[in-house]
Amino acid sequence: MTLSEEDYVKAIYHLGKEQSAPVSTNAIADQMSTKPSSVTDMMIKLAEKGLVNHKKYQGVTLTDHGKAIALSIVRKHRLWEVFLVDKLHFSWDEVHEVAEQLEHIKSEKLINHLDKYLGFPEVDPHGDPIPSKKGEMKKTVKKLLIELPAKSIGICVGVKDTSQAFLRFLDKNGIALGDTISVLDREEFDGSMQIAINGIEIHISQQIAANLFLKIPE
Amino acid sequence: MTLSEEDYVKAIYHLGKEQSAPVSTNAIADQMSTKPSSVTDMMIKLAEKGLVNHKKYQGVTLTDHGKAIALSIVRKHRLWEVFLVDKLHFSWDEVHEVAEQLEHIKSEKLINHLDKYLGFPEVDPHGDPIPSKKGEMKKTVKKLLIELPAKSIGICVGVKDTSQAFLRFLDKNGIALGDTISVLDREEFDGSMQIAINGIEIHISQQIAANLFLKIPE
DNA sequence: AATAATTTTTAGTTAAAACTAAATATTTGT
DNA sequence: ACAAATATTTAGTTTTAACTAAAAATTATT
Ligand SMILES: [Mn+2]
Ligand SMILES: [Mn+2]
Ligand SMILES: [Mn+2]
Ligand SMILES: [Mn+2]
Repeated sequence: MTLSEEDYVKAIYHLGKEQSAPVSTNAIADQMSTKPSSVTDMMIKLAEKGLVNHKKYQGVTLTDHGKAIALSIVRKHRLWEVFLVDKLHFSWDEVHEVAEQLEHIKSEKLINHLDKYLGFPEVDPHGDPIPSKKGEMKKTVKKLLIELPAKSIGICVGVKDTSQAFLRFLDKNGIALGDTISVLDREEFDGSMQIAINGIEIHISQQIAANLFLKIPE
Repeated sequence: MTLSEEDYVKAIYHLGKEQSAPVSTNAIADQMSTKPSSVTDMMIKLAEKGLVNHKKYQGVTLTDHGKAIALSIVRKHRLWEVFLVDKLHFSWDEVHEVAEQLEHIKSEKLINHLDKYLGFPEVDPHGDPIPSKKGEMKKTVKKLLIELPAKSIGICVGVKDTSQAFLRFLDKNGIALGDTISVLDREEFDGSMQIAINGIEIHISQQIAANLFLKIPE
């Protein structure tokens, strides 16, 4: 597997897990910041290698083999993110670019020792679950803050948008994973909300509420 | 800088530090397991980039810029080796292949945080000095065991051969960096020696003695 | 000094991964 | 249902980093 092939397989995995439909050529091109014609070339190659199912003009889906590879890359990406934050004291908005490189290092032993060294973490710094050696992953039952009615309460467990801009906004406003958030009031007109976070009241826009995942207690 | 360019620059650095003469095309091809014609192509490219001085048929030397890049790669390689041994409990004969990949990760912040996290080590697991951020490196005054006369004493500080075979031999015979070695007797006929290592007497062949570096106390 | 051996470079190919422009298929709107 | 818009593929080109085979330069040997 080349670095480029790995990035394509990972992109298809991330795009595909949202819907059940096949992933379109243009969607992949967007995600990878490349041209659709380059994507078609790569899809033909990945199909020949048995990593994707490709029907002309119908998009692609990952084969079981392709999905296993995608999960192993996601595993490596997220474990390295934990390393960068927990051990090297990077902030959560700085880790993505470096993990994007580290995820391609080839060594079974390295990644399994790293996993142990980090204490077998279950989620990365953005609250995303880390696949096991065998590709199993805990499905977290989480909801976007914007979907919650007034008076509800939850624990912040992840972010949808992982851009530096958003993560820094959260840091600035004292919102971190693990914090308890309660919805005090919803403004249906613009989707904004009044919330309490660790006891402090703040007002947040729809944009923010649409990108914060909460775990809701039973 | 591409991964391939970095590996070439590093190879030229390692080949060049032994002698004062320029490094030959064939020597580079050997080191890189590639063909001389491929080396010539790359040397022309590196010369255009200002990393090497290249006179046709006369070999190459690194420019100051090229040397600085080589040292930064060596720094990364050796720091990652320390990480693998100290933190992930790899043995010193397993780290090279993985460090060969990790040395190409691009992030100033990553390598400087790693340096701090490891406690600013001065040598790697094979006793080789780690260049500073600015490319400065402690020159260790070390001698090969084979050069020492009978009755002399020294501390094992490095290995010349870093092959798995040799490193495992040392492990098996209880020879590690930091150990005190005294030469009890030399057999000039075959170059073998009787030595005491941490009090225990053993007999070693010329091959072994020619690949162990010792620091000699004043 | 001339020839032989070795080293290095040049010329021409190949494969991976990107691109542009053009052709073809699918989807959408009337 | 048909034309227009959009999505996808094909064809042909570029760049990087290899390769082989042949030519040229250097070094060694007689
Ligand atoms: Mn990547
Ligand atoms: Mn993440
Ligand atoms: Mn390398
Ligand atoms: Mn080393």
